[in-house]
Amino acid sequence: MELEEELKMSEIVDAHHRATLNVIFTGAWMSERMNSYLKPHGISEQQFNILRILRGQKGNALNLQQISERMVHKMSNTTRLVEKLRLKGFIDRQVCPNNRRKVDISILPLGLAHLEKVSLDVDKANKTIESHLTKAEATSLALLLDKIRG
Amino acid sequence: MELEEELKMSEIVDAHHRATLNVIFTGAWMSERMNSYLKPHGISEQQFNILRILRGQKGNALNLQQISERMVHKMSNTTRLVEKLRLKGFIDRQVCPNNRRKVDISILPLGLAHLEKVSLDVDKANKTIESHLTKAEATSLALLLDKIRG
DNA sequence: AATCAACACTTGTATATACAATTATTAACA
DNA sequence: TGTTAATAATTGTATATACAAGTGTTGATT
Repeated sequence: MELEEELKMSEIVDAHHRATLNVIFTGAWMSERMNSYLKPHGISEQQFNILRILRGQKGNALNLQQISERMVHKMSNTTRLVEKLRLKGFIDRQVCPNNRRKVDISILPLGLAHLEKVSLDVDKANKTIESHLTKAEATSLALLLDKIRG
Repeated sequence: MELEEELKMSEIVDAHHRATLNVIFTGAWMSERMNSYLKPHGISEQQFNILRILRGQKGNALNLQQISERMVHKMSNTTRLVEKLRLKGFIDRQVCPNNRRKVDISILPLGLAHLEKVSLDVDKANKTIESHLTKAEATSLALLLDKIRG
């Protein structure tokens, strides 16, 4: 649906301004969808994100700073998000022996299993959304988004 | 910058998945930029959004529900956001005399003046960002985003 | 007219982000 | 070696979203 219609906008805006608003709006729209699919599984989008980041390390640990760098919201509080995942038994948290300022985080089998279960639903949801774009369009969209960030 | 590089991603994802992640990431990136430009002016992105929505009504009032419908986050708490704007003297809040369940909100001269002052900075920021895309690219991006929402 | 449902908004709670201040540990170096 | 600076994480506070429950008002039905 057109952005103007969706937000009942009355003011006319130029192409660049429209793109900016649309990026913000569609990002939030997508994020809300993602969260709604994750909610029944008891984790938030950012917690899911952390689990995915850790899985990508194939068993190796990452410290909090390295996790933060890989997240959508760099300023979010990784300490507290990680603590929630730890309480659920999804990750392990060990003070780094070489440098006791650092904390090594790694995903546990329970976390991997949960991630796999959740991913099934998320993938299903993504497929529905993405059926609106051809592969070429998806590629083109990603390119334009990379470009807008400079 | 490429998304993979920006998030230090190691896993390879398909074009559709990449587009989805990129929409969420770039939306958050843009939103954070917007907020950083607004912060010195003492308002948040969503408060700014409400002021713009009200200005678009050219003097007419909107009730809370109508404002909510026009916002990026429909489930956000418009009552509390509006109250903050009222405390700053930017908007007027009147219980609707025809239907006392409704509350009419309209922008005050102080709000209009503030919006104008803030807009100068926001526009400047937008111009910098948007200089990365041609007008045709911006149009194409907005179209793809409309399409992804179905 | 009295009752009940729908409506519009408000309030409470959990979660999350942004940012600043603080703590603990390590590195630098005079 | 002792002091200071830098680093990594934690904690505190303000703000915002999501969602559910609650309040007051109006409309509908009998």
